[in-house]
Order: sequence, then C-alpha cells, then structure tokens
Amino acid sequence: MAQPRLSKLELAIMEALWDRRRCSIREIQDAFPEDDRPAYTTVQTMVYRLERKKAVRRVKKVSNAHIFEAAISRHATQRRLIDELLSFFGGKSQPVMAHLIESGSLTLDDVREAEKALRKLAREDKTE
Amino acid sequence: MAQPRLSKLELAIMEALWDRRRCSIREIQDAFPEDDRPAYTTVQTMVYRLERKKAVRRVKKVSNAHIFEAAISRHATQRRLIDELLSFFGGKSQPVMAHLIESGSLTLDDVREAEKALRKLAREDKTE
DNA sequence: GGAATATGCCTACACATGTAGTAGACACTA
DNA sequence: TAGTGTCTACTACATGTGTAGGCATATTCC
Repeated sequence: MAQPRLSKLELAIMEALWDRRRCSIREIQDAFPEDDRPAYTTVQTMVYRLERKKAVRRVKKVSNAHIFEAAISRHATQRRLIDELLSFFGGKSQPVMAHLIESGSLTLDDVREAEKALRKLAREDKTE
Repeated sequence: MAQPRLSKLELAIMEALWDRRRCSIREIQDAFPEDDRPAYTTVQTMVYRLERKKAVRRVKKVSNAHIFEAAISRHATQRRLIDELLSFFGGKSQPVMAHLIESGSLTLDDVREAEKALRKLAREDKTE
C-alpha cells in the first residue's frame, strides 16, 4: 500500500493516466504539449518503470498495443507529495502558508474555504 | 541567482548550515541525529557538490579544517520548493490547502493568521 | 619527536532518472 | 502478399544522488 516515490516525469505520465483513465503509450505521449514532448520510447520506458513500481498496470491489449491504467490514486499521490514537503517544514503548515501567500497563489477565498472545512471537521469530531 | 535544485540530503545539510551559520564538515555531520548519521565522507561529498552548485561557500580555514557557510538563503530555497509543488497542482493553492487540512497539520490559528496577512497585503496594494 | 587522531582530496560504485535508438513482431492496405 | 507504419521489448548511456573507502597530510597530545 506504500506510495512509491515518483519523479517529475513519472508524475506527468500519471497525470495523463488519471485524466484519461485508460491509455496506450501513444495516447500518453500525445498528452504532452507538442513543443515539449518526450520521444515515444522515453514514455514507454517510464511507463514500464511505473509498472515495476506498481503505479500503473496493463488492463488489456487492443490489437498489438497494450492499454494501461493508474494503479494508485491521484489523491494518495498528492497526499504523499504534501507530506514530504511538510516534513521539510517540520510538519508545520504555517511556513507553507506564508510562502503560498508570498507567491500570490493563495486567495482570500481559498482561506475562507479552508476555514469552513476546518470548522466542519471540528464539529464532526465533536459529535463522534 | 537561479536557485539550484537540491536533493533531500543536500537540503538537510543546508538546514544545518542555516541553523548554525558557519560549520566545518564535522559540525554538519554532528547535526544529524545520531541514529541516522551519514559517514563523514558522505557529508563531505555532499558539501563539495553543494559548493559546485554555489549553494555553499568556504569562508575560512581553522587549523586544517575548512569552514563553510550557506550561499543561498533558506527563504529562497523554501520558496522554490513551494513553487515546484505548486506547479504540480497547476499553480492553485486550494488543493494544497485541502491536503494540509486532511493531514491534520493546518490549524484554525494558521488560517486566521493567513487571513490577516492577506488582508494586510491587500491594504498595502491599495495604498500603493 | 612520535603516536594517535582529524581532515582533505580523490576515487568508486550502485541505483535513479531522463533520454532515446534498434530490432523484430504485428497489422492494415493496396 | 509485399510494403509501410506502429508497437513491443531490449539495450544504452549521461547525469544526479547516496554512500563510503583509501591515503596523504595536518594537528595535537604525551
């Protein structure tokens, strides 16, 4: 059940699979922006490695092409990324927030939504 | 001025340098928890590589030991980490926040503080 | 001054990652 | 069925990362 460590390119490939559900190597390659697209065999190599890591699996064969799908969830993978980042910040969210603000990507709406979610969580904890 | 990409162990070494200001290799090594401490030469190798990446520099020599210090700031390095994470989430903070909440590390206080910071930022923008 | 200890510097090596070529199997088309 | 293009399977290779040994040299302690 352990999330395998994925590299940047491996993550990009997983993204394609999460978005499209089931893909051939060719379809994954085509998911990359035209101006920065790895070679077919590069994608193939990465998919094979992902298969070895149990992050993707073959589901069937259409004519002579294998069709793959993600074997780990986007959610769990994102979670792992966040946890890794968090460990660098000593498990504290505060400095992470500070940087998000600084980078300009955190909006007041984001914060309000977060607050609402936290309150809801608190209520649920209480009633349990 | 470009922040170099740093690996996990390299970051750990930078942490030691940021905390202690100026260190010899030995001091950096000693900063690692006793039960999981890389060999002296391992630390040395990493410091040399950091030097090549211009992330640390030699400041002086005490007896026969070189003393190093960080040449890049903790702040800028953290910022780069966040930016990298953010790029994976399409530049949106919201999903990042959702995961922080889920992981249980984001508190209501964190959120309130963030909101305050954002309001302050908004005010400053307006008066400019 | 000589022994013990600390450091520096060089080298090595295995595994990960990004990148891709090649050979041969397969399939569709004229 | 021969030709053409696609796909698989295998191989290769440079660079990055973590890990560390070996040896020469510098320091220190007695």
